[in-house]
Amino acid sequence: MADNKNDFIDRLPRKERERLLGSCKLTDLAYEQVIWESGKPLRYIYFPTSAFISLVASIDDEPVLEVGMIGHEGVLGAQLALGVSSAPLHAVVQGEGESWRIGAGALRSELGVSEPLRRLMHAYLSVLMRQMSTSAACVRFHCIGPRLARWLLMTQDRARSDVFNVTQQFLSYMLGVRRVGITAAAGALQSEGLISYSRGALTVLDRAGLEAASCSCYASDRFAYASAFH
Amino acid sequence: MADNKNDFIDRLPRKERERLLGSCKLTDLAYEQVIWESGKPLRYIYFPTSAFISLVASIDDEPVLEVGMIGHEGVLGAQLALGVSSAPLHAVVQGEGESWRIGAGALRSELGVSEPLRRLMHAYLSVLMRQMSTSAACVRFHCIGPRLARWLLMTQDRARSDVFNVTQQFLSYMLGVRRVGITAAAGALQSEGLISYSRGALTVLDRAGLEAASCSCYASDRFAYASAFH
DNA sequence: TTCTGTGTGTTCGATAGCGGACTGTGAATT
DNA sequence: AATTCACAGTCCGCTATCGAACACACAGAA
Repeated sequence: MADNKNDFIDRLPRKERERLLGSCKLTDLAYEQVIWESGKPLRYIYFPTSAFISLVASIDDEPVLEVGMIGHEGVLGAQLALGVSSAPLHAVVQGEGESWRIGAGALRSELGVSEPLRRLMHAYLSVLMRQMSTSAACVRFHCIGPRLARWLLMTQDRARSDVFNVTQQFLSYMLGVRRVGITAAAGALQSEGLISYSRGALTVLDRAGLEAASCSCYASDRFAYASAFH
Repeated sequence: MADNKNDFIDRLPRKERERLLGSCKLTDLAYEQVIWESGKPLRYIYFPTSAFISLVASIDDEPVLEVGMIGHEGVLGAQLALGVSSAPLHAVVQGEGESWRIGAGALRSELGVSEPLRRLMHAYLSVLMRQMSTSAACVRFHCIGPRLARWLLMTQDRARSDVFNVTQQFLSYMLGVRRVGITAAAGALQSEGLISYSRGALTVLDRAGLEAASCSCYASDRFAYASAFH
C-alpha cells in the first residue's frame, strides 16, 4: 500500500488523521483531467496518493505555464486555509492515479478544529510559494534542456517509478515552449542515454545523469520542501 | 498624512490597529537597501507607507528577478503567519520612504491573539501567490515593452506620484533583462509620449496610454488584490 | 488489411533578446 | 573650472527559441 499513501496526511497525529480520512473519498483521476479552472468555485481539495497534479498559471484565462507540481507529498487546495474560495490557478492531472478528495466545506470545518492541520497547510503553502518564485526565475533564465531534466525528476519522484506516461505535446504545454523544442531537448537526453521514450511512454535510465543535466531549481525545490517539514 | 498610511493596517479594527501600531516603529528605507536576504532569519516585518519594496527570486543564491512588489497596500513578511522563520526571498527597497516596522517576535504574539490580523495576513498571502504565478507566466510570454509598462504602473501606484526615481540599471535587474533592453523599451515609451525620463528621474505623462501599452498582467494583479479584499 | 489518428522528427526563415564593448553627457565633487 | 562618475545610448555578431508547414511511423479500429 506504499503507493496509496499521502505524506501530508501521514504527518497528522493519528486522531486528526483518522477524522480527516473519514471525510475523504478515494477517487480516480484521469490523465489530462482538469480539476480546477482558475476563478471557479473551489469545491474539492485533493490529497494525491498515486496521482499527481500540475498547477498551471494563465494569461487572459488561457492556461499557459506550469508553476507547481503536487503529488503524494502534498495537497491541492492548501489555499483554502487562507480563506480563498475560488481556484487561484488551473490544475491538471499530469499522472493518472488515485487521490483522496474532500469537499471544501468539510475541510473548512476540519481546519476550524484542528491546529495540526492548519500548521501543516501553512507549511505546505510556504513550499508552494517557493516553488512558484523558483519557477518564475527558472523559466526566465534556464534553457529548455535543463528545465526538461528538472521536470522529469520532479515527475519521477511523484510517480514513484522510473516509467511514466507523458507526450511531448503535454510537456511543451507545461514548460511553455514549442513541441519541437521538446523534441530537440528530449532527443538530446535520450542520445546521452539518460532517458528513453516512445509514443508517450518515458523511462528514466540514469537518474544521477539526469540530476546532473537538470538546473539547480530541482535541488532548490527539494531543499524548500525539506526545510519546511524539517 | 495620506502619504503616511498603510492600507493593510487601516483594514484592522481600531483596537487591534492601535495595539499593533504600539509595537511598530516608523523607519526610513533607502533606495536599493536590502531588507531581506533569502534564507537569513526573518527579524523584521514591514508595513510600508511611502516606501515600497521588491520581492526578488534567486538562482544559486543570486537575486535575479522580481516576483512581487509591496507598497502601502500590503505587508512584507506575511509569510510569518505561515510559521516561516527565515526569509523566503530577497527584498530590496525600490522606492525610498518610510515604513512601519515590527519585530518578528512581537508580530508572532500579535498573530496569536488577533483573529482579524490573521485573516488579513492570509488574504494578503493569497494576493502574493497570485502575483508570483502571474509573474512567472508574464516573464515567459510577454515582451520587454509591455512588461516595462506594467512595472511602471505598479510603481506609480505605490509611489502615489507621477514622478519617481529609477535607473535603467535597476529596471533591467528587476525585469531580468539587459540594461540595453530597457534603453530600447523605455526609449519607445518616451517617443510615444507616455513617459519621460532623465538620469534616474522618471515621469509618467500618459497613464491611460501606459495602461494600453502594458500587458494584461497589470489588470490581473489589480483584480487579484481587489477580489481578495473585496 | 487498410485506414486513421496520435505521437514524433525535420526543415525553413524570422526575431527577441544576449554578451560585450565603446561613446556621449550631465550632475556632483574637488 | 576641472574632474569624475553614474547614467544613458549605440553598435556588433550570436543564440535560443519561435511559427509554420510537412513527413514519417506505429497502434488500434474498421
